Amino acid sequence: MTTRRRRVVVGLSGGVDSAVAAWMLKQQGFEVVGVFMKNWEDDDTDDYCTSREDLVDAAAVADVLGIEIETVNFAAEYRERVFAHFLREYEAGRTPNPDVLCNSEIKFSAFLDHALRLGADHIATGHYARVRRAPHDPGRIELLKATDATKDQSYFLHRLTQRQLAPALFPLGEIAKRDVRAMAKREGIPTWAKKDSTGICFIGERPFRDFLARYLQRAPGPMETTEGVVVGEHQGLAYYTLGQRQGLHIGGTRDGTNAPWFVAGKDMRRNALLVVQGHDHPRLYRRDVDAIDLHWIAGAAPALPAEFGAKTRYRMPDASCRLTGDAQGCHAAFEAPQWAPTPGQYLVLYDGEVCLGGGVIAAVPGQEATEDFAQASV
RNA sequence: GGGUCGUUAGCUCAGUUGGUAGAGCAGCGGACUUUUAAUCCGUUGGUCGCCGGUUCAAAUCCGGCACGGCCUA
Repeated sequence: MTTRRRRVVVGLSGGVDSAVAAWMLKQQGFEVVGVFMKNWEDDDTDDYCTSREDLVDAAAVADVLGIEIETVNFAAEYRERVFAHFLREYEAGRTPNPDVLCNSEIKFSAFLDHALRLGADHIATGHYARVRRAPHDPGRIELLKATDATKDQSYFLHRLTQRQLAPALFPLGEIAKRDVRAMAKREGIPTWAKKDSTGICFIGERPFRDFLARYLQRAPGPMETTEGVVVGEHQGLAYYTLGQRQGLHIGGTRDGTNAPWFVAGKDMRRNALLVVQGHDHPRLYRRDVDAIDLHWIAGAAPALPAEFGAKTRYRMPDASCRLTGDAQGCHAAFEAPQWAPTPGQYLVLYDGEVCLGGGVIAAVPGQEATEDFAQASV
């Protein structure tokens, strides 16, 4: 029997990262197959739809690398498993992070299954993250931060399971972004200078409030200060997130300072948006954060209480906290107050370089009602 | 009715001894960023309430009118 080369199916997005990941795997001797995913088709006629040119780019990359490429469409799965949840969360006044679910439900689920059907031994993406066998438990896979701390995307992968991580390869995990571009240029990969994609995965960047307004009804109401003074009108609580500054349209007020205004809370019952003045207003900080719907990459919760690093939003620096709790939920007591932790966002926990998992930030005390607000003595 | 203060960019205000206006916020654009934000950089706005007078020259001085706030018969 001849041992066939190990086959890896790479998600080719049309960007630089996945292209270089594919190139590296080919260099390492894998049989590489590229798959381009199209998971959003609500507005194919819009200007915002970059899917078409991304596919063209992905095909060009495959051509240069000399690999096969096929296209798959998981738009139905995306809508059911990611977007529906996304809208439900916004309707409830929370701020979801669809890309976390996009990984656990699409890239490492629908896409993974598809790859396995193609006979893949592995799947790979252009994520900046690392996986390894646990040093003292080789049967377990650990997710680690990327070496390039400025690009680390482990936050988005924290909901993956052992089964999902086992076949995963992240070739870029130990490479700096600038080196990725340098390699791409050297190898003649046509997208070497293409701007990094941002915005919601597969949907892209767009005027966010307008986008939401296509799915969520406007529901105007008052913007109030902590004293209950109305200083403006909001378009619907769903359109705002805690810590938001832009789009409030609050200019100078008679008794205010010259500082900008920020969203500090939502009162769903009264349909009122609570706003405070000044980036460092004490009402924007929270030392304690509760999270529910926990997921642990190891498959089980670590021994608690324990000291961990945690992020309350993507790209925030790790902040040390003491974690307590059980299977239902956890409580993070931070050493230093965190700025605008927001319900719906993920609390992702780290033990040094190891991403342990995380949970969804639950309602934050003092951010739901004016009464609580006035009485809170922070 | 009398007195008084005020009326300057979308909002809140600053404008020195008269020489054709500024700051913060908002807005807009960009950078950063595979969520949402934040942050950083840049930037558009004004016939200075209206009419008339003094002056070489008025947002700034004088008079009148309009509107608003306060005080008082």
